[in-house]
Amino acid sequence: MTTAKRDTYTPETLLNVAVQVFNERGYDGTSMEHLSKAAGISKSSIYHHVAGKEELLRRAVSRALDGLFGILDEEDARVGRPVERLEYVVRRMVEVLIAELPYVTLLLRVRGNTDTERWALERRREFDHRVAELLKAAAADGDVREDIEVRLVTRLVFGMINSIVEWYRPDGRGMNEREVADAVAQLAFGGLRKAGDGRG
Amino acid sequence: MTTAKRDTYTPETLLNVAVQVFNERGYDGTSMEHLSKAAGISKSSIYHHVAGKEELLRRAVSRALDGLFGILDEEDARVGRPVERLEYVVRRMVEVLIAELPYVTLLLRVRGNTDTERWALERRREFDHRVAELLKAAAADGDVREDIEVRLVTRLVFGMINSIVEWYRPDGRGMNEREVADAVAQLAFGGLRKAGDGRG
DNA sequence: CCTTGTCCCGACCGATCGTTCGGTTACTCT
DNA sequence: AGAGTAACCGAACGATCGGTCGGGACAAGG
Repeated sequence: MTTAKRDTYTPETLLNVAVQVFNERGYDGTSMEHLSKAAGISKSSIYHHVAGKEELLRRAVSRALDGLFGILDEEDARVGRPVERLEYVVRRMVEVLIAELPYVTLLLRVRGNTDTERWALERRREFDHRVAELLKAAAADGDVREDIEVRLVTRLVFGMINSIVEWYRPDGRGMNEREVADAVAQLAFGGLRKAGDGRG
Repeated sequence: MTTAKRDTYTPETLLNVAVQVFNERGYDGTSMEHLSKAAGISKSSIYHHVAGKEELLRRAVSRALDGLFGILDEEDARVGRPVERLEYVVRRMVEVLIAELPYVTLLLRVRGNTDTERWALERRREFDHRVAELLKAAAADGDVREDIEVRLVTRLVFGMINSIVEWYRPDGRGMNEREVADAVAQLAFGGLRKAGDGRG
């Protein structure tokens, strides 16, 4: 049977190790030698599981993008007043970002040197655009302040959310996903709302 | 005379080119060959002006750090109510970040693979800490909301400011430094202030 | 037992890495 | 004109890069 498996590496478990090293040293700064040391197997053995270095990157950013785009398919992100859909998306972005922290971290650091990286950047722009449209709709309803450009506000809020990957560490006694999401929503919408009570 | 100069490269003009390439390809993703092509001189000629690749990085992040720490020495950042000093620092951070855009961009992307990078990370943490203390003092005065942890708010606001390097481009008909600084201050403090009018 | 296929390894590939070196050009100063 | 030197170059260095190759260890199925 092919279903019986040993405790050896699979493409997925290997990916976990690779993504961690990528985030520590940067993708370009990580050699296959680094990966083999971290995984505890020889360099050539890695190629038994994956096609190469770039495939590991592609698998990682795909996972991050799937998580983010999945938010837009959820019901609360599709129906209701734009401003409420927007707040839901913001909160879910924080949750997904934390749930898939190493993968999203890697996605947000991609530069565009290879085809895989350029594809990842394009999909990121697409996601940003979808959220920006939501904000624009909320502005058209008069539910968010309009004295700052929609484009600019989107970028700043995205910057706030995405910065989470730079400091959040899931070490036992830390904030959970919900608490961070609440804080982000309160800070963002407390400043965003035209006349609000500071509560989401 | 040594003051008479030709139109050849100096360590500074070479730095301009190098920082631009570093930001496009990433520091690790940039080879000396890339730099020589971008600068229009041979690879070996670069070593006539600078000691090596890492010195270019050190010069770049030093310039960024000097700009940021310089803010804390300005009078408006040293005297007055903490909340007002904080807002001044936030505005000036945006201005410095834009004025020294490529250098700060590079600083914010440093990973920690070399001694120079680790030194840069340490100085960044020091700067963040200084600003966090300012926020803490403003919170002690009751001038900013206290329902969110000071540490968390600091990180989120830093994330918002630092994200500017990811999208701001000084192409002619864009926003100027002041406009961006206003927007950031309004968005941040509109959410930060306990009972404000949304105006800095 | 022997085959089959998974998993892994050391050795090695050509290419590229950051850096060094000896030497040439071209400008400045006397 | 001649000396001095800043700026530059091609060629090459050892090291490391991502990736390949042939084969060995080991478990499962016959």
